[in-house]
Order: sequence, then C-alpha cells, then structure tokens
Amino acid sequence: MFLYGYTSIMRTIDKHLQDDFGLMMTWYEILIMLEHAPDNRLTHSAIGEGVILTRSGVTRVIDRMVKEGLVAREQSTEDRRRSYVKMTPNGRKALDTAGPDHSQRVYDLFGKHLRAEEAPAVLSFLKRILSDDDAEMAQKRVHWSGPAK
Amino acid sequence: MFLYGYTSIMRTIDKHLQDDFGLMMTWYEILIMLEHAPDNRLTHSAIGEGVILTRSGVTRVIDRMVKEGLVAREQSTEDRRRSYVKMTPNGRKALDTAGPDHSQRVYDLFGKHLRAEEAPAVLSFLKRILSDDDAEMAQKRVHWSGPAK
DNA sequence: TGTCAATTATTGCTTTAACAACTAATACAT
DNA sequence: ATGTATTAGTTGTTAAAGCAATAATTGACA
Repeated sequence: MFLYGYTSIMRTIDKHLQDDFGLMMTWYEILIMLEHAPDNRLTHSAIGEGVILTRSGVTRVIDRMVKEGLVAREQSTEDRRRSYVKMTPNGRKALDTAGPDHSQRVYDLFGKHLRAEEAPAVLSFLKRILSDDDAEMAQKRVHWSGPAK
Repeated sequence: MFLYGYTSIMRTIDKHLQDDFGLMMTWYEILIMLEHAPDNRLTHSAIGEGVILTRSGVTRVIDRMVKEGLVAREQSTEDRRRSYVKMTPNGRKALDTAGPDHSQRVYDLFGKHLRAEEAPAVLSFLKRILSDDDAEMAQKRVHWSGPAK
C-alpha cells in the first residue's frame, strides 16, 4: 500500500536527520524555507503554510528552534502583530551540515529509483496530483487560518 | 516539494474519514487488515507491522477501538502472551460504511490523475522504491521490535 | 530440568501538534 | 473618527504516539 510505504520512508528520513544531526524534519524544512526567503526571514503564517502546521504549532516549533539557537524572532515594525523568524548563523551552519547528507538520503530512497525513461511520466503524474491538491487546499486555508466563520 | 504534497493529501484523507465516519485513519487501516486476515483477527505485533506503530502505540490504539466497539480482544490459548484483535460486527459495519467513500476519495486524489500511458512507468518506479524500503525495514525491524541489543 | 534469553503486551513518562479561547494590532465601514 | 471585523500570534488543554522499564510467557540449551 502506498500509505504504508510512504510513511515508512518518511520515518526513515526523519530518524536519520534526528539521530545524525539532532534536527527534527520540520526544523530542517523550516530552515530550507528560510534559506530561500528574502533576508532569510519569514512570518509565522508563511512558515505554517509551507510546513502545514497550525498557528499554535508554529509558535511552539519556533520556540524550540529559538532555544536551540537555530533561528531568532524579530518583531516587525510595520505591522506590530507580526513576528519574523530569521535564520541565525548557527541555523545556517546546521543546514549546511545536514543538507548534503539529507539530500543524498532522499536520493537513495527516491531519486535513485527513477529511470530516465520513466521520469517524464512520473513527474507529470506527481505534478497533476499536487496542483489538484493545491486547489483543494486553497479552500481549506480559510478553515485552517482561523475558526471557520 | 514531495513532502509537502503528500502530507497535505494525507491530512485531507484523514480529516474526511474522521469528520464523516468518526474513524481515525489508523483505525481504518487496521480494520482493512483485519478484514483480510484469517478469521478476521491478528495479534498486536502483526498490526504494528502493518500500520507502522510501536507496540505501545498498538496497545493504545486498540484500547480505543475496543472502547468504540470496533474490535475485541481475545487472549490466545496456545501462547498466553498473545492477544488477538478481532473485528466485531460493528467494526465490519463501520468499514462497509466508510469504505466506498474512502476509496472514491483516494481515487480522486491519486488514481484519477494516473493516465494509462503513464501507469507502467509510475507503478514500476513505486514498486522499486517500496521494495528497497522493505529491505531496509527488515533490518530496522530488530530495532523496532525491541530495544536494540 | 533448571536457568537464562527472547518474545508479547502493558504502563509511566515525555514530546509533538491540534483545537479553542484569548490578546494585541490593523483594516474597514459608516 | 469610532466601533466592528480581521488578522497574527500566544497559551491552556487534550490526544496520539514514541521510548524505556516492567510483567508474563515461552523457548533454548547445557
């Protein structure tokens, strides 16, 4: 079954990241997001959308990451409700350390198995699934972002 | 990103199952396993392997399912350490009710997007990933099944 | 056959994350 | 301009699941 396989693989990846680098997978993904964000910082909401976490979830994850020195919070000046989360040098270091190893692992588990002839079919299939899900999520987001109605 | 998309889809499925039928996805999967098991019953360990849950996790999930009347525990007579988990008529009813709807949903989210020309490539790709993961899990299982060493 | 090892399940404790209620700040409408 | 609605984030509480330790059997072998 798909579900089984995927879950199992995710566990594997997660465990490696944690055991080898002390990084929760969520942390890793947040660091990746920050790496690509302008000025290496994002609001809580942006993070929540990227990682699929509720607002309270984000608050707490960030709390832990702050405690570990991977990110820092900066109050926004334009909109004082907002908190920016910014990657610290320490955070970047963690990312640089874990990154190659992690990529390799993902490659071993997924990419390695993708043969050239299959690539187009597989990719277009996945793309279709995801874009469809995005559409569905767009509606959900209302629900997500606060108590519906 | 794969991770994002998959997680998001899983959430969608999970939420529907819960909202519409009051079934946790794990419960649903356990019921499916039981449906195909001889005499509709399995030991805790077997369930744990199928659903990817630690032993304590299984104990507790089953506790809840028992409380909901979906399954019942039967002490094994041959090996008195074992507890069998058996699907109750109520459990079957729940499965029959949720099944078609759930299948449809999975189809909408995944299957619908698979075009005939792509099917062979996608399937063989997935198969390779999973079989490789199985191999890796075989080693893990030691780890899983009890404190390593 | 008696001791030591392995297996099966349960329980205590901790962590992660969701939901709901709340606070603070900003946007909008009249 | 002021009251209402929205939005951003935090906190309290609860549920699910992992790890470690334990109990109860069963297996192995010497």
